[in-house]
This record gives sequence, structure tokens and C-alpha cells, in this order.
Amino acid sequence: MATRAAREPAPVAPVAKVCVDVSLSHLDRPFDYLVPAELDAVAVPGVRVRVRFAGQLVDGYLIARADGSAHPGRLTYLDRVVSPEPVLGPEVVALARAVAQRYAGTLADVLRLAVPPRHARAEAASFDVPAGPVGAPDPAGWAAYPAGRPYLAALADGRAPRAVWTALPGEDWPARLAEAVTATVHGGRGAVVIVADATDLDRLDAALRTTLGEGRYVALSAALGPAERYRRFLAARRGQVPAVIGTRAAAFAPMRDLGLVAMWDDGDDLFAEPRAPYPHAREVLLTRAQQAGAGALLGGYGRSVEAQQVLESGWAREIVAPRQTVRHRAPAVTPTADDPRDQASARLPSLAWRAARDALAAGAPVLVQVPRRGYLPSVACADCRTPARCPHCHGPLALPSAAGTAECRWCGRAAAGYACPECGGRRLRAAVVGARRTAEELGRAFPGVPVRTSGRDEVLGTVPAEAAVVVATPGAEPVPVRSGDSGGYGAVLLLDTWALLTRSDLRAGEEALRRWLAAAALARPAEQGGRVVVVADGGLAPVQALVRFDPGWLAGRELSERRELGFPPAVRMATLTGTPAAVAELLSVARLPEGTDVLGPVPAAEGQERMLLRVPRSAGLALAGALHAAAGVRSAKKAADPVRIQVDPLALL
DNA sequence: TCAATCCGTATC
DNA sequence: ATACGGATTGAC
Repeated sequence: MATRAAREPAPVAPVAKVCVDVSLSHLDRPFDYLVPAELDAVAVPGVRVRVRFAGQLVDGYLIARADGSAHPGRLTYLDRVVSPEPVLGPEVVALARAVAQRYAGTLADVLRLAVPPRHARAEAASFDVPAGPVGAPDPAGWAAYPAGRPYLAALADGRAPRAVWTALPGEDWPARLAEAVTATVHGGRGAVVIVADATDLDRLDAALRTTLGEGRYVALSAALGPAERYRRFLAARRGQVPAVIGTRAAAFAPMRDLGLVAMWDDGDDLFAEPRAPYPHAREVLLTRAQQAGAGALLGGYGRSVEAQQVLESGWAREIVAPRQTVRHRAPAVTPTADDPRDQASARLPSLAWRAARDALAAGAPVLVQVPRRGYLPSVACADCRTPARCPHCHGPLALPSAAGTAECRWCGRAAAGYACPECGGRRLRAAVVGARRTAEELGRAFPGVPVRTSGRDEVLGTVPAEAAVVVATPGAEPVPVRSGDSGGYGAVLLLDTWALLTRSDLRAGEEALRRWLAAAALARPAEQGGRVVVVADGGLAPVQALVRFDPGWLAGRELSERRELGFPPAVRMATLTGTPAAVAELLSVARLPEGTDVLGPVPAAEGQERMLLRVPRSAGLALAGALHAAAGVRSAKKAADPVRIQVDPLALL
């Protein structure tokens, strides 16, 4: 902040390469500034700076110092160094660059996701670090998986093992992940572990506190609040902790000597970043493992198609238990038809009701999984449950209010005289009943048994291992606390499954299985009486996979189907969303790789349309590069209407 | 021929 | 947003 006239450049490396915090595509490159002599000591790579850019003061990061500049014009001085804290290390810059390239986005946008906002007070705070070495973890928990203990040994050994881990039913996954982290730290390297939500983070946190010890890791999540979040981020950045756990954004957390990146339940759609350039945390972590030469671990009860792709490409190996062990640990799974004439009570087919009754009689809790209300706000035939469609345009019918007449969500016509095309029934019912209504109905079906609910508003972490009915929405299933030798639900009932299965989403089957397995994995083994009743057609592939507890089988099938259909992850896709004129303009200036499939347009939001671009995976970077360049041409022209570019978006059709 | 003004473009 | 360069205009 010296006066302009008095400034002179630093004696060595007087040029600062700065990434300005501007998300215009055509400005996505470093700009050169002069370091004034008085800022020489603090203007180190990684610090936040403020610079005059296009007439205004903007924030930025000092990426590097250099002796000279290729810029032909006059260089401006840095306005100031915001803080001497170098928050951005070279590894994170390299990672953010790769992510920006992969997703056709700008470095500035990715850095906004990677570095939490500054909180000056937190920079002064200290962080207590325990002394002493970290012992090796007990690898016994991994013994059920033939590749498990060698995997841990490789981590401790400083190697880079990469694996997709299919957890056994009933597996204490937080403990297993904590052991993998501890093995890595024991071997002298750091670890980053990502989970989908706060509940999973709490579980992992508790396991790490036991296995690795307090003060040797930090948990990062958006829920912390800016000061605490930044304080913990700094502890990681300063190398004070060898492990970071967290949600989505923590995939970018700084970590020295990275030895392991891990993720639990990578199929959860919370891992998709909703802000530009919409990177998926799984991709961030795997890119990171590749760049850092670190190990990688994708774990879950289910298996995503992307994890299957990583396996089939040979990049990672499987960690699975032998079939015999799976059978030994798994509950007995029975599909049952959703036949309204066979209802023991309002919502329960008789088989499900009997399974619940038996479990309760044995003093065990019963888990009932129901889809979230509002998940699919449509209606079905009250008699045969066929989803109701508009007689005019075949759009889905919905109930605008609890008591009103159903109307079409596409054409808006009221469906007054509706008759079911399957059975001729004339009554409609809300397709998905919320957890609370279900709980009330089940309370009447099992008088005298306590009913608990766990849903989005109020998530129960655990429930006692005693007779009770627990109604939960997917992702909010409480874990029954272990009492002596027997833990787990006596019965798990999966209701209203067609709400998941009839979605027109490409991932419907995979997603249904992922949610069912998350619930079913909490049931006791069959030989301790554990039962799962899934109210769905037993011939469907996801139901088959559940019955056999074999998510790898379904993922393999789905992946080969995606290859045939030409959908990610077998190919790379990008969607362009905006007004028809804006999308057309972007496409007209884009120099797409040869052979790019251009599909569409399909209607999007009001006044918007969407185009789909498809290339082989090998041309993915070229496609992203072309789209980024084309976006740059438009942003340089100050094009009015924005076009959203999404590479491999989660929701395709 | 030259200053005043406009417009497009780059932004260090 | 603002600054700059080149083109354009209009007065001498």
C-alpha cells in the first residue's frame, strides 16, 4: 500500500503470476504483476493478494514468482498481500487445474471450491498437536477380505494401492476406513477421506478418534461455520495433522505427502458439486491419487457404475469378501409383490408384516425404509398401484394439494374422470406416503411397540437394540447399537420401491440398489434371524442383486449397458443448457473434436434447451477444452445469455 | 491535416 | 468497470 510514486520492484523475481478471482473463461490464465520491494518477503506462492485488474480491485492468488514476464505492456504493482498465510500449495493448484480442464471450467471457479473463505482471527489461533509416533492399526477387521490386509500393508509401506471395496453386510465401515488411514499415517504419509453427509462424518470422526487419536486429524464440513472451518483447514495446510476427513469440498483439502484418498458410498449424489464447474468429488479424489502417486479406496455396500469402470479399466483392484462369507453375514432377502389385496395392514404386504412381527417378538428392532415425501410427487391407481398418467399427453399426474383433483404436470389438464388403463380403477392415491404417515399406520399395525422416525428433518444416529419400529428415509437409517453379540435389525422392510424404480433416470436401478443395501446391511445375518423384505418384482435386476447381495454384478451389467447405449462413464458427455440462441452460438464457435456426437435439443427449464455432446473417453479432454475455448469467445464478447456447460452430469435423461 | 469522438477489445 | 487503440467524423 505504498504510494504509487515511491514503489520499486523487488530485487529478485520481481514478477508475480496471479490467478485473479474472475470467472470469465477468456481471462482464465495467470496475469503478471510487479512485486513492490516492501512486499518481497510476504509475496510468496500461495498467498491471497489484491490487485488492480481492469480498473477494479479484485482478489487473487499469487501462484508463482518469476524473473520476468512475457507481457509486452507495462506491469502494475500488486496492490497488497491480504495475508502472509500461503493457503494454496502447488499440489492443490495442479489438482484444481486438472479439475478445471476436465470440467471445462475456470481455475478461479475451482479454487473457490478448494479454499475456504479467509477468517483473520482463525489465522492467529493455534492447534494442539499430540506428540509421538502413530502405531500400526489392528488389521484383523480387514481379514474377511483376502485383499484387505495386503492393502493395508501396502499403505503402511508407502506404496499406492488402488481399490474398490465392497463392504460386507453389517460391516463397521468407519472402523475399517479409520484403520486404512491409520496404516497410512503409520507409514509416514497423509490421508484424505470424504463422506456424503454429516451423519457419516460423525461416524467416521468417532472411529478415527479411537483408532488414530484426537488432534491427528481434522473434520471439515460446511456446517462448521467460517471461523472453525478455516482454522481446521489451516491446521491441514500447515502440516499439523496427517489426516483430513470431510464432506464434498474436503476432496481439495491440502495434505502433505499424500498416501491415501478414500471415499465412502461414492454413488451418493451429494458428491456432485452444484457450483460451476460441477466437479464430482470422486473424480477430484481419483485425479488427486493419480497426481500424487497416492493410494485410493472407493468403499461402499453398493457399487457405482463409475467404480465398476475404474475396476474394469484395470486402474483399481477389487477388495471383496468370498461369496461364502457374504452368504454367512447377509440377511435373508425376499421380494414380495405389491398386491393391494394381500395387505396385512394399510401399507404392509402380509409377508412383510409377518417378518416384522417375528422380529419384534424376538425383541429385535425393525427398520422400515420409505422414500422421501416429495421425492416423486405423483399419484398412482389406488387399486393396482400403476402410476397414473395423463390420458391426453401421458405426462405424470400429480396432486397439487392433499385434497384436490389430480392434474398433469406436463399439460396441466385436470384428470377428473380418470380410469386406470390396467385395472379400470377410478380411485387415485398419493404414490409416496411420507415417513410420518407411515409411522402412524405402522403404530396401529403393531400396537404397543414404540415407533421412531428418522428423516431429513431429524436424523437419528443410533437406536437401541430392542423391539421397536424405526421408519427412516434413505440415507437416514439409524444404526442399532450392538448389545453383546447380536446387533442389527431383526427385519428390514423396503416399501414403495417402485417410486425409485420407475424414475426415468439412467441411474435408477443402481441408485435403488444402493439405497436398499444401505438399509439391508444393517440387518442381522440370516442365521441370527435377520430378514429383508423388499416390496418389488423379484425379476428385476436390482432386486436380484439385492437378493444375492452382489452389487458388483449389477454394476457390471449396468456398465455394459452404458457401453451399448453410449452413456457415461463408458463415454464422456457434456450438456449445454441455455436459451436456444445462446446454445447455438456456443456450438457455432466451438471447434469440437472430430466425430463428436451432437444430440438434441431437448427442452430444459422455461425458455431454455439442452444439447448433448458425446465423445469417446479418449477425447474427453479435447471436448472440454473446445467448450472452454468456445465459452471464452462468448465471454470476451460479453454475450448476454449464459450457457451452462456440464461435463458428465449426474442426471442424464 | 488534425483533434474530437465513437467503438470494440483487453483487462498484466 | 475502465483504459486504450484504431477507426471515423467533421472542421479547417
